[in-house]
Amino acid sequence: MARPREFDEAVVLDAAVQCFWRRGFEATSVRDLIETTGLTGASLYNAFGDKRAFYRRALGHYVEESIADRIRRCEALAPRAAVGAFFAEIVKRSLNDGERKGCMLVNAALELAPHDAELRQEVATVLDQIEAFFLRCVTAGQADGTISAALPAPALASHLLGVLLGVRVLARVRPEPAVLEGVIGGALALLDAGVEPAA
Amino acid sequence: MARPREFDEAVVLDAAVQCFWRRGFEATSVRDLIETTGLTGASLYNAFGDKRAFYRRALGHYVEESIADRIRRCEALAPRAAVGAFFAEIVKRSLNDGERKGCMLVNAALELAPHDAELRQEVATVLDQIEAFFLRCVTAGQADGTISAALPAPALASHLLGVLLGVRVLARVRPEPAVLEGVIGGALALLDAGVEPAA
DNA sequence: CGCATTGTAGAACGATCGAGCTAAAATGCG
DNA sequence: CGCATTTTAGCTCGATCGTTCTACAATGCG
Repeated sequence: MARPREFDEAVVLDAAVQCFWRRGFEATSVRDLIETTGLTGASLYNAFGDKRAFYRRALGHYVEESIADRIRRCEALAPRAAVGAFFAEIVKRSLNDGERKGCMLVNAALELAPHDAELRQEVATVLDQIEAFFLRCVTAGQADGTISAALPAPALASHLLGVLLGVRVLARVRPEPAVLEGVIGGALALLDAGVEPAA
Repeated sequence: MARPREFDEAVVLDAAVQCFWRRGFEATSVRDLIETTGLTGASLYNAFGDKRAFYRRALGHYVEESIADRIRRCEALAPRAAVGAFFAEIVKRSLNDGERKGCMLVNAALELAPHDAELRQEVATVLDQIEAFFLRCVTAGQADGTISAALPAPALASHLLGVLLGVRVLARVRPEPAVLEGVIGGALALLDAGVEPAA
């Protein structure tokens, strides 16, 4: 019917994620986005709406590519191993994060979610999904005896979510292996309390 | 020797903290600061330097008034009670935080610390002080038997710091008592593991 | 008092912000 | 081919950004 687009939406979103991830929403200008994505202002506004809508698209793209994908990969493992692998990947990513970008979702949770009800709902939904992943792991692990049942599964899942967020913050200020592993080690010790006392 | 100031520096810093705390650095304009503090642009720049320097002064003021003061108050208690009181106060503050301002230090850690080496150093120093407070509590508690010695004191202290940061993030998105207490409950269970088995 | 010094007042600066406009280019359909 | 529709290109807009300037007010010291 009309002129076709000259850009690949996924590529453009990847570039937008890099911008917003690195500098956040406020500190990223539309001109930054134009330069990094390669498309013009008119194309950007025509295809994605305004800056905020573009950010939401980029955040959704990040969540799907980074977080949801990680959950999918870890969910293939045994319950206790899934949690361990999840956090191991977080530590590895954080230590290799030379730009200290952290997690774009956590960044959004602090910069935008408090002032933007819609975005807060979207962030909360993703946090719910992460917590649900932890809950599935803990419940299954408690059932097969590989995870301690000293605490109720929902409390353990919330604790894991909290530790995850804490690590993501700490890594942007002090990305040192000892500290990050100390934080996570506590949570894992909680999962293993009373389990495998000599293994 | 010259004309005296018409403003109280502490009052002005309180007002600046409110601005920067609520909206962050980038989203706060110098005009916002002028309106809220009541002083003119010339006075602001004359007394504090540029916007970034003003932010650093405000953050320092916040840390002293809010964080350092809390540590001082909790440090008067017995080790295990000090940790409990610290987190109880965090939960209470988070649940009463209708504006979802969170913790200004955590906000700074995510918005500015990654890109600003000086500020990152200042934030890291404060995080160190918080961790040191936890470490003093844990060490003393392990010595008098009120805190579990299942994990080394430094690891427990790091874990507590991580949980604190996680709670501060989570509270800005989902400030629900059950979630926050679930996160913290895990950490406290770790302190109590094996201690007071029937008390 | 009068001079030096500092603070206050408010307009003004250039730069940059997000967003919109106009006109040209590229397609499918008739 | 030519009409309808969409994308692209780049200029432009008014608003706002952080910062500075000039003029004036208030003090201590001589």
